[in-house]
Amino acid sequence: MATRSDTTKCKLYDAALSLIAEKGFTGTTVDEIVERAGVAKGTVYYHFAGKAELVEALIADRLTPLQEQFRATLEAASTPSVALEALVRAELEWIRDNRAFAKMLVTELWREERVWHDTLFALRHSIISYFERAIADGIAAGVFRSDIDAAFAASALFGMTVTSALDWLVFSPETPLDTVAEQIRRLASMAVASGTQA
Amino acid sequence: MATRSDTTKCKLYDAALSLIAEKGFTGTTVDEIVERAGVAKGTVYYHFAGKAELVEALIADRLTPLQEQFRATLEAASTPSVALEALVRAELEWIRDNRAFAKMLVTELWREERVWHDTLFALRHSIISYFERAIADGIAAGVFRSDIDAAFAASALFGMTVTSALDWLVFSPETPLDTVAEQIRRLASMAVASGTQA
Amino acid sequence: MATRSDTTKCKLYDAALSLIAEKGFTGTTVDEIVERAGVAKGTVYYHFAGKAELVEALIADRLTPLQEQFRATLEAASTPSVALEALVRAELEWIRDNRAFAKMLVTELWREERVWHDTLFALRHSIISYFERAIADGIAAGVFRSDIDAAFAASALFGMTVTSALDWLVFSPETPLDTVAEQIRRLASMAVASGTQA
Amino acid sequence: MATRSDTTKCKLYDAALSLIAEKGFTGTTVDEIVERAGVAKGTVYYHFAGKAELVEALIADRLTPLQEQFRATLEAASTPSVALEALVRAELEWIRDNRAFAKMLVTELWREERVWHDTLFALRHSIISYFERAIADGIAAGVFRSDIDAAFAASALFGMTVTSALDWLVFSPETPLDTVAEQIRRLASMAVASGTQA
DNA sequence: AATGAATGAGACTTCATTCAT
DNA sequence: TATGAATGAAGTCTCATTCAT
Repeated sequence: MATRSDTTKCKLYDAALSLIAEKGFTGTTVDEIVERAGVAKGTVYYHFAGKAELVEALIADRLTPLQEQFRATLEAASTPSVALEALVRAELEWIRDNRAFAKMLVTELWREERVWHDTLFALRHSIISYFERAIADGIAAGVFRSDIDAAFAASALFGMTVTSALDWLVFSPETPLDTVAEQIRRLASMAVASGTQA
Repeated sequence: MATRSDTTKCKLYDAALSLIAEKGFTGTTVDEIVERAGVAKGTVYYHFAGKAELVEALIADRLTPLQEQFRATLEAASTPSVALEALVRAELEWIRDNRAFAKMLVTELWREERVWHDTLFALRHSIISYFERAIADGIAAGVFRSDIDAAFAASALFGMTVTSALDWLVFSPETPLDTVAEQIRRLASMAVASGTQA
Repeated sequence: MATRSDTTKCKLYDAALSLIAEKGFTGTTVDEIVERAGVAKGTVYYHFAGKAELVEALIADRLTPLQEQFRATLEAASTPSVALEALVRAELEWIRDNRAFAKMLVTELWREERVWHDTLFALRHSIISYFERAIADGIAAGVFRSDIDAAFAASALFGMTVTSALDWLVFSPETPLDTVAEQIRRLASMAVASGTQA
Repeated sequence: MATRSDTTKCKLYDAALSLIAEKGFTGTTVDEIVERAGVAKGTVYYHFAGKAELVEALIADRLTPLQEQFRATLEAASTPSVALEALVRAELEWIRDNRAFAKMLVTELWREERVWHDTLFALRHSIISYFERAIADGIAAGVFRSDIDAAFAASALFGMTVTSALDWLVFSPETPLDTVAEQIRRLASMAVASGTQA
């Protein structure tokens, strides 16, 4: 019985993801993908309509566990502050463990002509909405300042975390995750905390 | 004095930049560039080693005014808080006016095989260092909290501003720059402000 | 068993060889080769790394029968004198039947940047070594003069035969091979014959 | 006053010759020639109709001293045997001192499509005719065997000497010219000597 | 379910030549 | 006499996709 990671599709996903992280979508050829996956070229076109659709499916495939991780994180949190901190931490951990995916997210997100552009944006929106919920909750509870827009702040915090995480992984991967998380926590939690004035 | 060579190069820079803004680097062909520039195809290869080197030169060419803008912004600011706010605003304005460039910065920054990778990284580092200086000044002056790392915070704020700016331009370009700047200012200035505790 | 791949390669070899015979390597385009072979352009690049590698493979492909011809010629000869004469004749026949190849051998042999340079040199060395063996045998048997260097003489005789053969084919192709062979035989066999003094 | 070697044409000749010897006619670009010559690209087209005509003129320029050398060699020789030996030696010396030219002679001689093909062939014929004269003289004098064709033998000896010389310069340049000349002399003089039978 | 040879549109690049200065 | 920017035809090569097996 074939385990999930042995299936042809999954081998193609892994190969495509690691290659696209290294060289980008356009920079990665179908030849390279099938070679790394250890299958023949036609196999891609047997399973998918094309290269772009393979990536689209790959994104969808990796999306569910990510969503679940964020959902669970948000549910487990007792307060908006704790939630925000936990979400940042969850994002950092996810980026650390799915660096290839994260890199792809950042570098391919703004390529509007891509077939899977919508899928990628939906993923991003989904993640941001968890941040937004925590921030909105905090504002409603009076612990976060009310003069910020929850959606804007969520997007900003998400972007800050992603870029910081990539910097971290590229320039100082030896720094423990805790240190990075703490730095972001200080910046982020203060940014939204109420009872202060700019 | 503008030589004929300089004129031609500039026409190629303008054509390439506007096209790359529309379609990305890989999506733009040399044929399109020379057609828009009104020169022959061989002209690109007379002046540059190839398409990538044209873009590299383009980046270098447009880099100086950008650096100057940030330098002047930092110098004109009376206090670290004002400086930080002005830098954010300068970054937003630059992204608005050089959207093609900004998009390229984000999408090509992590593509290590590109010939202009180093140039792009130097540009990014240069911009971030202005943020870092303002933050370090603020920490030294006691107006910014001392438990954050200036370099880390600079990179985080830069990333936050870039992603917010791209979101803005893509999803709600009708929002005035002032509104965006104000939102980021609130988040950013509070994040680093001293006299508060997370 | 001829696979589809082998068939295609052979069509490309035939097309390339006949064209290069007419117009030389640089003068022959990939477009012409694929047109004559009746395949699509991409097929060349599916089977070979490039135009030069196609020719390299072509050389290697046609090399074995040539080597075999020389080997058999040498083995069939009863004495060193007969062997030398037979080798000259074999070389002439081969040049007559593979004029394209022979021309390429002479014109591309000293072009060190070509990818097939090594293959071509190996071919030349292989042919010359047959001459060398016959001459060395003759010297050992006392029928060839002992004051000549077998390797040097082999290379000289080979060169003499090639240049004579090309002259023949270009300037007086109507001359029968026998006449040419007899002229060279007279020059060559006397040159190495013992019992005389310069 | 400009010496002969300082003239623009001569600088172009030297540059072109050394480059063509390295990389062949087609492999050498006009850009490379003018760079090595230290002049601008347009200069070539000011002095010559094109790249091929530059080479044609270069051949003609180097032809006269070569012809003179052979003429003097032949005139100075007292007997046909001495003449033949001296001609071989003259050819070796010339190849040693004009290696680039010699290489070009061998590699470009059979490219029939070249504009200067005729010029090159005339040069070759001119050299061979000196050999032919010496051999014909020897046959008439009864010192060379009468069953060989003087023209054929001349061409064969010339080819043998050229290929031996290139082998020598490429594979064992440390061998003194005298040793090479002596080996060829033994082969050549015996080949044509009368009073022997194949 | 999978293969891999074949395709061909379209990309990048080369380079001999022209010409205004 | 000399320059060098500009040209564009023609070349080599890439690669997503197709399809007979």
